[in-house]
Amino acid sequence: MSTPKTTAERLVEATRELLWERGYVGTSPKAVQQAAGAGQGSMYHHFSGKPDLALAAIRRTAEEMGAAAEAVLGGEGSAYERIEAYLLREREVLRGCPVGRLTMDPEVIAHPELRAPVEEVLDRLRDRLAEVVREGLDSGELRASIDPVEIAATVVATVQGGYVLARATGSRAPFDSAVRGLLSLLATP
Amino acid sequence: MSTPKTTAERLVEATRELLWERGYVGTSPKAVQQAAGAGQGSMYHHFSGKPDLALAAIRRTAEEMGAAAEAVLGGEGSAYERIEAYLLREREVLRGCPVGRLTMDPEVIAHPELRAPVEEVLDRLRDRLAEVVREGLDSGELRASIDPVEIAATVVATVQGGYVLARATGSRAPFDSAVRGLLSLLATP
DNA sequence: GTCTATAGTCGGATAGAC
DNA sequence: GTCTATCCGACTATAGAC
Repeated sequence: MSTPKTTAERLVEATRELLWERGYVGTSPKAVQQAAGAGQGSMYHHFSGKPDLALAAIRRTAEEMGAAAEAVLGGEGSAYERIEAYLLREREVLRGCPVGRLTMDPEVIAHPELRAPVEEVLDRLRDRLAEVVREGLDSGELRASIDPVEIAATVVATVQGGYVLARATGSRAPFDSAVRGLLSLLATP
Repeated sequence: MSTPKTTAERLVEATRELLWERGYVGTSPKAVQQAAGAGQGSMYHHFSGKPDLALAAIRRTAEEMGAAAEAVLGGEGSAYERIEAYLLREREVLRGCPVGRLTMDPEVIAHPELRAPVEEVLDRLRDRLAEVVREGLDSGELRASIDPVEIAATVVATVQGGYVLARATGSRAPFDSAVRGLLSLLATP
């Protein structure tokens, strides 16, 4: 039932994988072409160049991340349960975050068009988490001494930093530790 | 009173700066030479190549980070105060963490010698923070429902993830939010 | 120790044929 | 749309003179 993928599709998917693994600086058009099984001419027919290709890839990756987060945060359960579900959601921890990773790339940060999707999706995620925390505050589920905006930032930062620790050690253990530590702090009444 | 810097010194310092800004993949020997004011021959006289140079730079950067952390965590004050001091310590937030940044570099992760200093310093930092949390538990300063190892991971992850958020938005605000959020969770009795 | 010369490969793209 | 040819600079060295 799946439509056979177009060349443009394959190029974007290949770019997404390579950006995730090697970043913008470490990803060459030639590597993308090989991974996608497309020739030079083909690539430059569909995209104006590396930045154009990267933009399409980054946009799609950001979109997917936003949708995955919303699926959990907009789901069933109490505020705490939804935050917990977000934190415990399945992740390929050792590969790092395909979006967060881009923030360490100097070229992405230097070019506003490339950075925009990254900034937007992370901002939206924090906003959405702050809403959920606010709900928890209103219902008395979370203690009143915390600030929704701050806690939202702490939650996202814990996840992003968890990736860093996991990759440093080559094991997902510190990611899981960091998340459990945060949950224990949030759970305390 | 400062000894004039040797060429080898200048090469290592230049490499440290470039690794911080552009990562291993994005840093070329030529760029290092220019930043250090050294010629090709000179660089290859002192170092066997890019990996050798990077190793020296990474080791020194990790060492400095370890020392800076210990200065704060081994200082005066209660357990909470020292954790707070660690979290609030001055940082060039928008530049990211010179050590954590390396975990997103595929070449660093792929080469055990390059990854080792990164892993070691982050492991030691977590161990040291866990000790401090344990002290706070023993003294009753922190609540008994938390696990020192987990909280240590949460603290380091919050910092590392804070850098990601700050770079994504181009502002240190989310870093500060994340840290304050974590402190508010830790402070609650 | 430092310099210049040389070399092979890759990066990022353009041109034009099919 | 896709292919091949071509281009020029950058990357990562090695060689040998000074």
